[in-house]
Amino acid sequence: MSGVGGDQPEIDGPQTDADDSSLGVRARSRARIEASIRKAAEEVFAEMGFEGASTSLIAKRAGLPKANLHYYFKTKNDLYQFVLRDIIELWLNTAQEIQPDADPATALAHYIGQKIDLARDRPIASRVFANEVLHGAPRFDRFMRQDLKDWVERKSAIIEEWIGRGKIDQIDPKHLFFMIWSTTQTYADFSIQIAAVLGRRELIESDYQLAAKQITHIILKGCGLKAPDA
Amino acid sequence: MSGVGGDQPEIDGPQTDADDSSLGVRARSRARIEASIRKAAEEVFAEMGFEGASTSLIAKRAGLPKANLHYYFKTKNDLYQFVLRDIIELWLNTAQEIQPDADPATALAHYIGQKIDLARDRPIASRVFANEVLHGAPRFDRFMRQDLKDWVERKSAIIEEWIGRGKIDQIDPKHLFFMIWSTTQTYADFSIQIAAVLGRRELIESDYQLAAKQITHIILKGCGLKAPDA
DNA sequence: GGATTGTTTGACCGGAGGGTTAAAGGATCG
DNA sequence: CGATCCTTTAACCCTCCGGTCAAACAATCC
Repeated sequence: MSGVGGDQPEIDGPQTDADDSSLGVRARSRARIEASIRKAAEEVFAEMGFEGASTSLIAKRAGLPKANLHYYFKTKNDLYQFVLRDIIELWLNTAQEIQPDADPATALAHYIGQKIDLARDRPIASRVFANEVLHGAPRFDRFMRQDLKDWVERKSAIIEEWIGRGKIDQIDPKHLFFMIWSTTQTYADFSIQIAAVLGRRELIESDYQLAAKQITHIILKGCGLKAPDA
Repeated sequence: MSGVGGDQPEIDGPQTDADDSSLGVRARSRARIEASIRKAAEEVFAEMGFEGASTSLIAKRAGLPKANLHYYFKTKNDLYQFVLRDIIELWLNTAQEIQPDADPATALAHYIGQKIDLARDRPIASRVFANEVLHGAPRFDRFMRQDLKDWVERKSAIIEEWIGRGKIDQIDPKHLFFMIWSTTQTYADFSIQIAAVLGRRELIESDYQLAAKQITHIILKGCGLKAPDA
């Protein structure tokens, strides 16, 4: 039906994002269309929120009639979930360097850098996520109460271990994550505000660089760490 | 018309919030009704965003028919501006302790504490603000490009002065403000996420206390400051 | 008290939005 | 080629929404 409900196995094969070859004409066109819908939907959801987004506007931006969009995604909610799933991936695939035997300063600096990169490269995805959480995460509960909670607990345990070994000040790891998330994502979610204060129309590369540098500096120093060699 | 357009002088008198006496029956009831509308509107705007909010739901929550709400506020946009104005006040009235001859550690600690208090006491207002900025601040530009920018420049100049006198590390003041804003407001805007990760239904007093303590600790230490005596 | 002005409310309007239908147009496979 | 399945699209339906209206009601002023 919707091609996304997950109840029928997707065509398998190499999982790289641009594997057009070795698929039939239809599968190929479906993949292209779904991608363009996703892009349009992400933009519109980010700009107007779930309620404000209209499927007809998404369809128009994706370059197809509304009825056709509803052929690929039965409901606006289905489409929204599809967009969210992608964004959740981004989230959970960060902080891989935070490992028990890593150097805390290096690992945290890397994580902060990664998060700032995301804010710069995928601000729209970040805004859809922020919007969802801001409005009470009604379509999102399981992710936060399970996947994300587990993620934080795993990573926090590592930081506790660092603390136990005296490699880092005694801080609360969870609140440290809240701090890193907020300081970095603010450059995506509230970039309009930051740009306005900086007197720009939009943020430029050096803004992100300075942000990453200063956030890293303050958080590392604040946790009793020295800047990594890199 | 709307009683809020500002084109007719409000009844003057003491400006405390609860000055019901010494007003006619009408002015008193108008004040009460506007307050209840504001509260309802703030909630609904925070929950659903501007587009998602319906005037009939706001009216219902305020306990009056929709047509009556439209008697007090001609359009949804008018009502929204009314709500936003209140929230902007909150913003600009913070950080009064950041003054040239104040002790940086004390002043920053106080500011952070004040911001966390706001996150705890007025999370709904904070969310309306966040939502507006998140969606490009279409109804908000002047505030950010003028009032807020000026505010930041004034406060940043003070911090520059601190730096010049060697009272604090050489950091970028504006990005320091972005850091303080984001770390504190995240406890209002994304409290659902934080609560979920902490395994709670909602944040409790000790969460805010720990947050304030740790944010203050990390930022002060990160800026080369010692915790204030207080 | 009577005129005037401010307030309340149910009914109404035009428009937009999410979603459906049905019929036509292509691809695929035997 | 013909049957089957997938895809496209205009037209349609129903609900909800922001906003208006007009008539009733209440406070205020002379």
